[in-house]
Amino acid sequence: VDATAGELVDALRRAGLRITAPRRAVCGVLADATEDHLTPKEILERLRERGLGSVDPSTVYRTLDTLSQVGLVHHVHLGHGAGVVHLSGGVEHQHLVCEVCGRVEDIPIDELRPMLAHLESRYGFVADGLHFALSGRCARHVE
Amino acid sequence: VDATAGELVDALRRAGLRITAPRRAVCGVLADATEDHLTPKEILERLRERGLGSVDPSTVYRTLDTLSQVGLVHHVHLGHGAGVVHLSGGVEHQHLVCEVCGRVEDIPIDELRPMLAHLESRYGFVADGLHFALSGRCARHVE
DNA sequence: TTATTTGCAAATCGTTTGCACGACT
DNA sequence: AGTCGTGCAAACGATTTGCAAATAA
Repeated sequence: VDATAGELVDALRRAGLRITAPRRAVCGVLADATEDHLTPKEILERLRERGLGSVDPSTVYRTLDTLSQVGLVHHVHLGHGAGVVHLSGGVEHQHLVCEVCGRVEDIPIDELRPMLAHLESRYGFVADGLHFALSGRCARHVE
Repeated sequence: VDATAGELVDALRRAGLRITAPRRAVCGVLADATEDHLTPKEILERLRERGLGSVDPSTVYRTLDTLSQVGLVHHVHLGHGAGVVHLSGGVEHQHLVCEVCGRVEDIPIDELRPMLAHLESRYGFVADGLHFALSGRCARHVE
């Protein structure tokens, strides 16, 4: 969540991967982002803003994929649209997405512990609380 | 969940909508399906099996949309692939989708009540427990 | 050098849309 | 008759892929 571009790049290097300009660039964008959920499209835009418009969308996807495999980012679906990516390392959290306004609220995974424990003991199901968001209506948009 | 095609068609009529061959056909497929989650593609296949191959995909999407607006079906996302539809009317349930084998387990929404209540009191967030599934690993696929 | 990455273009998948024709009511 | 629904074809957004050229190691 507060990793520097350098730390990300180092992690890639440690994983035996090659350090290329596009990878540096994507790491830079992720590290510098103030929000913690970015779509590939948003990443592309920021690359363009930085004069790195030559990086291809497919390269961004591939880079995010790589970062994900190395465990540096998580891939999350907040709703119907594009997936988003966020840096790992903070407290694991679940996402509450308001289906009306689209606002995303992060809640610490601990709040869901009891339910997760229940699902596990009752159904043997271990939820990956991160990958899909919970959809519903936020306080401002309950009917 | 055990509605007959006729009941579905009647509900459409009651809603002031027109009864057409494609609509009858889709209702028939939904009513006759043994499983309770169908993708539009699966519906199309079954239409074809019934000699109704002339029904266009877009018509199926539009019909499902209509059924959804009338409240006869629910639209659910079980994972990355196509959305699925299922007849409303049974006990509301949440879906647990195994990200390894894809198996879907339905659990009564009541099992989640405490958590839903918690989210509501704590965040004012009213989850729509139906629209997105919980992803994770089923008993057979916990690492 | 040589295996890994890239850019590009094209393909894919699921879904939506514009439009003129056809058919419920 | 008049509106609503349909088929068709094309557009769509997000993502993936094949491949030859470029490049980090």
